[in-house]
Amino acid sequence: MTDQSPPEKPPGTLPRLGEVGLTNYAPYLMNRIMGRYNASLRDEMAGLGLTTPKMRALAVLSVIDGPLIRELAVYSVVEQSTLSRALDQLATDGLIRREADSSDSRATRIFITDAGRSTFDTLWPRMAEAQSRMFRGIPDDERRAFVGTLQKMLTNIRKHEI
Amino acid sequence: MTDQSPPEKPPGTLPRLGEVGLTNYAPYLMNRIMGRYNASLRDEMAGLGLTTPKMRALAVLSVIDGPLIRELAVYSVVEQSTLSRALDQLATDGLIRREADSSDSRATRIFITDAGRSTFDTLWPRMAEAQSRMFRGIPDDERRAFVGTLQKMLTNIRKHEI
DNA sequence: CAGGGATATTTGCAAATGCATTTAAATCTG
DNA sequence: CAGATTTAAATGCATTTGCAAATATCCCTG
Repeated sequence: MTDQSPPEKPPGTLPRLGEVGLTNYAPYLMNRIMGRYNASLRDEMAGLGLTTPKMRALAVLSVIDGPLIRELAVYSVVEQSTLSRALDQLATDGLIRREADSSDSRATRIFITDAGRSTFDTLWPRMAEAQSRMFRGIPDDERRAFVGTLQKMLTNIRKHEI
Repeated sequence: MTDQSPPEKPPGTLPRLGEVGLTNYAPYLMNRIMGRYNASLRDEMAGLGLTTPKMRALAVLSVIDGPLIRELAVYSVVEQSTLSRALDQLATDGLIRREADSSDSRATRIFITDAGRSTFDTLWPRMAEAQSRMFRGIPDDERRAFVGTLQKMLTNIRKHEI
């Protein structure tokens, strides 16, 4: 892939992907990087009996206590129906606990168990490693600016979300 | 989610995800943003008879001409077996063409057809829109710096890739 | 407060996915 | 150069996925 020229701007015309260049189109880069990140964790997860949805749910639950399932679905970026089944498995394995919401009997709140926390603690160092591999050679202030931009982007896409 | 303090650094201890905060952990933010981006394109893709793997393959093929299937798999971030089947469908629909490599008869090179290019051209404005939604309110120089960091990250993860 | 939406979650089902294997061809090695 | 090894792509198969529908409950409106 050889494309580093800045995007031209012929007024009124949308530049094509070929003109922008794959590697100047942010979503492409992000998908590619995240594909690699997710792949790099798959083996470790498999060893712990986790899939990506199960791992994501545990990760969120290690931070957010007792969310509703639909909230957990948004935070963990997993389809609700997929999450529902992932939670079945996590509950069977004793890593989470479903608890009926006190004020709304349709709703279920999810809590991570000690076993779940300890499973996630086993995985977390690999996740931290994977992150620092991604940022290898990138100075701290650049990394901070990058994360700051990501946070703005999350706010943008969140407009019609939680 | 309320966490904006910078990561502390107790020497020798890895801070937990709960301490870092979900929204300071870059891979989480990126997965969340890309989840939304991909979802935002799903309807448009469905209307064109495309799935994510098919769309990604077309996108890459609109830029890179005649890659091997395994190369296309890397560029489009799709499992080789998944891609193989996606290509079956794209070929059936006349959007791509398989062509035996001239010097290696195991290998197949993939070419986008005019119909494929025109299908992708229908989709591309939505992809561009989705991108600009992501970057709404983010100044140009910040966006450029962000993409620059992404490119460095891609180089990092690429070490053992194409 | 009855009836008609909304909302939370689960489930049926067809399609998509990914691992492992197969097939075929190229390359290496003694 | 024969046999073993690696590589490219396709395929068998069990699992996972996600859409749509079902179920259960809640909330709003007249």
